[in-house]
Amino acid sequence: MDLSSLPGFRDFYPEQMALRKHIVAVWRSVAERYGFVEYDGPPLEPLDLYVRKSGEEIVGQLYRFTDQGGREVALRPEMTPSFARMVGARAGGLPKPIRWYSVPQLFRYERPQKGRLREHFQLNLDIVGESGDLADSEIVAAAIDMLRGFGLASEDFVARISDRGLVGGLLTAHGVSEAGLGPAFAALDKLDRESEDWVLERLQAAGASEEGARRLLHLAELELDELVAVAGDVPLVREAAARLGRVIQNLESFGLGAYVQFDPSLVRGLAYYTGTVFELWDRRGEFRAICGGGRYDQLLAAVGGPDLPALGFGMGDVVLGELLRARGLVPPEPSAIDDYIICVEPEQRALVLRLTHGLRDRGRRVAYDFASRSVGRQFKAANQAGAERAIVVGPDEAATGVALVRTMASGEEARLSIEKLLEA
RNA sequence: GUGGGCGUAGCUCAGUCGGUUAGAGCGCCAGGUUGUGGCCCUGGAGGUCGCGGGUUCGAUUCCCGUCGCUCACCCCA
Repeated sequence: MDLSSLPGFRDFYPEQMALRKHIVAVWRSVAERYGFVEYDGPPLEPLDLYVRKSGEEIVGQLYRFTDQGGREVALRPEMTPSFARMVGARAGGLPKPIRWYSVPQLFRYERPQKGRLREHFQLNLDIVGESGDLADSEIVAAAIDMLRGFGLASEDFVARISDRGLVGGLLTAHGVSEAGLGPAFAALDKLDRESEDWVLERLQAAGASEEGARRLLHLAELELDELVAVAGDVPLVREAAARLGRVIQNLESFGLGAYVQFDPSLVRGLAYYTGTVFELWDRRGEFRAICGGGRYDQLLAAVGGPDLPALGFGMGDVVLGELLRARGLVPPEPSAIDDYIICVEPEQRALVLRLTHGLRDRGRRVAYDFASRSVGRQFKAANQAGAERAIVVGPDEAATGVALVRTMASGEEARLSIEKLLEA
């Protein structure tokens, strides 16, 4: 029988667990600095919760099964439906805007590859009930500050930002039909992966003329002000551009301008975004997107939640972990103990246990040798455990009540009363 | 779901043009005596050579299958 872990699932040995704890700790710290509160939902949900939102074709990518009660269930592949339900149940009574975050473990049934497993932890941070542009900048700023919290700077990553309304307005102005908007967004999203001809073809299939499609590709390379100069006579474009301009201006006021870059070719593949969209990318381009999000004003109502504007982002631990590793930003593993008590002879065992437990009661992390090995071996064990101090208890110490305390890093030794050690 | 690469010790790998008991470094454990770690020396444990089948006197080595890992595609919540 094969008892190894399932494909795409990870064993977290202490070394990996330390990195995971670090990542989650930074996420929580920054989220709470922004005034967000943490929530969580069930990892297992009714299958329908996801089918209703995304359609039947998504079912193949779900971890799903029938439980012993005959219920069709799925391991959660994303947090938004659960979030919508929870917010919906209490939205009426909550002061707006709602600022909630979560760090769920999510699952998908897909072939694992770089930066993509069948299981991962993903920070979800959302604001509900606010349609103003300050909420958009708040969300993007939080995402940027997450990466800053890991020690990454503006030369390491960039926040590419755009607006669905802006791009949608341009597409419409160039002949793309209402129904063609989704496919056209998806085509633009692939500009960096597919050939220009491929994208041109798709844009024309969505309703644009050949000339219109070419013009759109050209527009996708412009700066925001250039774009307004060229296409500002389209009301939708003018409004969305002005709003996006304010969002970017807010980020500059935060002092985060160096991290932000307008990118009209960024649209994100997902159909439900309605306004601001953004992604965080490694500047060297070695990894897939580190984080993505945006405004989804109609989604909550569409999945059975409240009819409230909302926006947020997700950031997974896999790509982020790879990036931190590659940049040498994984903090060293902290030592597990403070004091190692060395027992010289079996006669001192009881005193060693009393000292050990007394120090533990005071909050010290304490270990000692289970076997009666030589003092040299015990020092070696203290060293391996990364102990700050080794405390020797032998016949002399037992007789005088004064222990020998050796500071491992420096080798300095001092004699301290055992009673004193247990007080302080 | 499709295609490429790779599976030898806990880790990183060597090796075998088919041939006795499959190796190294690191790590781990134990010694280097009677109360002092890091360095050093000595010794030890640890491998169904991913698994199954085939060819052969003989397979870790060659062939087929399979599973796993990995990278890319598809897709991306």
